[in-house]
Amino acid sequence: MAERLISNAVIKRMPRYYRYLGDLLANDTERISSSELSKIMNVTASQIRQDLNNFGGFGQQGYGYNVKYLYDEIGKILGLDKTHNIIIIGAGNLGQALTNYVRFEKRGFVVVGLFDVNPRLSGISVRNIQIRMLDELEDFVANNKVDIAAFTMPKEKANDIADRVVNCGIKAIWNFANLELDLPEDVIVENVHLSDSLMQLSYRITKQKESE
Amino acid sequence: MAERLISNAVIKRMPRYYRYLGDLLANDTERISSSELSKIMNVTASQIRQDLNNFGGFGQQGYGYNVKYLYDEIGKILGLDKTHNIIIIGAGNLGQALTNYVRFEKRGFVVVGLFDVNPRLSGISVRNIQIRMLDELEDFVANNKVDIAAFTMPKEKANDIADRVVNCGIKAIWNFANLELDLPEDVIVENVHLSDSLMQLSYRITKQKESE
DNA sequence: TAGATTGTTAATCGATTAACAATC
DNA sequence: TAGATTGTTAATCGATTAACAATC
Repeated sequence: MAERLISNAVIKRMPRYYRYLGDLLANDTERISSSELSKIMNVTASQIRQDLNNFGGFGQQGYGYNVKYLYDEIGKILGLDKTHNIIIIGAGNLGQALTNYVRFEKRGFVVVGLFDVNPRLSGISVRNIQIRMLDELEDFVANNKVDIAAFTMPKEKANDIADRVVNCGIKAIWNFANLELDLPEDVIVENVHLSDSLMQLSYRITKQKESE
Repeated sequence: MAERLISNAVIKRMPRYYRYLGDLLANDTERISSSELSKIMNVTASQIRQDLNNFGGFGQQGYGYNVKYLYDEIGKILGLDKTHNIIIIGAGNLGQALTNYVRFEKRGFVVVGLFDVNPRLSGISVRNIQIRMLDELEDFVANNKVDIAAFTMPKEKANDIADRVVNCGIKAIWNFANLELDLPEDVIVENVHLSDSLMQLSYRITKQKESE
C-alpha cells in the first residue's frame, strides 16, 4: 500500500463520515454525491472529495458515491473490519462504564479483561468479565491477545502502569487519565481528556456571557 | 473586552497549558520562559507566545512568565473562576461515572442533578445526588440554576431531550451521545465522541501494522 | 450523446514558525 | 548597563476551497 502520510485533520473526519454514511445506509440511500453529503454534514463538497481521495477513488463521475461501498471502504480504512481486543485498567466507574459500552463490540472492539488494584473488587464481574488484580497483568497479556489497553486509573498510577503495559508488548493505549504519558514513539496513545473538553465548554460559555 | 475571534486551534491548547502550568506550580516553579515551557510541552516557543498573546501580554521581557500568575489568568480565560452547575441526563454507567468524577468539582463544576427515564432508578442516589425521573426536568431547571446539561442517554433519545433542555433555557450541552445534535446556533455543544476516538486509535493501529 | 459529478490541480486562506525590535 | 526574553510583524507552511478537465 502506498505510504502516503495522511494529515491528522483528515483522519479525525473519517469517523464522522462513517457515522453519516451509516445513517444513510440505515435509510436505504443507495447513492450520494459529494454535494448532497456536504449539505447534510455541513462541510464543503470539495473537502469530502479531497479527504476521500487520500485513500483512493471511491466514487464515479456522473454518479457520485455508492453509500454501502463507501461505508465499507471507510470501515476498512479505520480498521473496523478487524477485531480489537481491549483490556481496561482501572475498574472504577469509568472503567465499568467503558466495559459496559456494549455497542463498541458492534464495531469489532471486545473487552477481554478488566484490572484493578483494589482487592475488594477481586472476583467481581462486570458484564461477565471478572475483575482481575493488576499483578496478574503480565500473565494475562502473555496468554491472551491484547491490542489496546484503556487507562481509567487515577493519573498518579498511569505512568508506572504504562511502562508495564508497554513491556508486555501492548502497542496502543486509549488514555483517559488526565496526563500525558511518556512512552516510546512506536506506542500509539489516543487521549480522551474529559477535563480539557469540559474546560473548552466552560470557555465558550464564558465568552458567550461576555458578549451579551 | 476586545471582541477578538480566537481560533479553535488556540482554544483547544489552553487546557493543556493550564495542566502543565498546574504541574509546574505544584513543583514550586516560580517563573518559566516560553522556550523552557516549549521543551517540556513539545511545542514551539513561538506558538506559546502567539497563543498567549491572543488574550493579552502575560509575560515580561527578559524574565518570562510568572507561573502562578499565568496559571490563574488562563483559569480565568477558561472560566474556571466561576461555578458551573451541571445536570446529567442518563444515569447509566457513563452518567454515574461522570457524576462520580469528583475532581471536576475542584475546578468549579458541580453536579446538581441526575436524571433518567428508568423508574427502577427512581430515588437511588449517586454520590448524594438522587436520581430524578426525566419528567421532573422542567420543574427542576425552573427552580435551580443549571449551566450545563451532560448527555449520557442513548442516542435515540438525545434529540428530543435536547429540545426540552433548550426550551428550559439551558444554553450549553456536553454531549456524549454518538450523534450530532441539531440545535439553535446560540446553544453551545461540546461533543465527546468516544466511538470516534476509538476509531482513530484503530486507524493508527492498522496503519502501523501495514507499515511493518 | 448530454448531463452530472468525480478526481485533481491551482488558488486562497489560515495557522504555525521564524525573526527581530521593544523592553524588562 | 548587558543579557534575556517577550510581543509582534513577516515568512513559511499546510489545509481548505475553488475550478475544471476527465470521464462515467
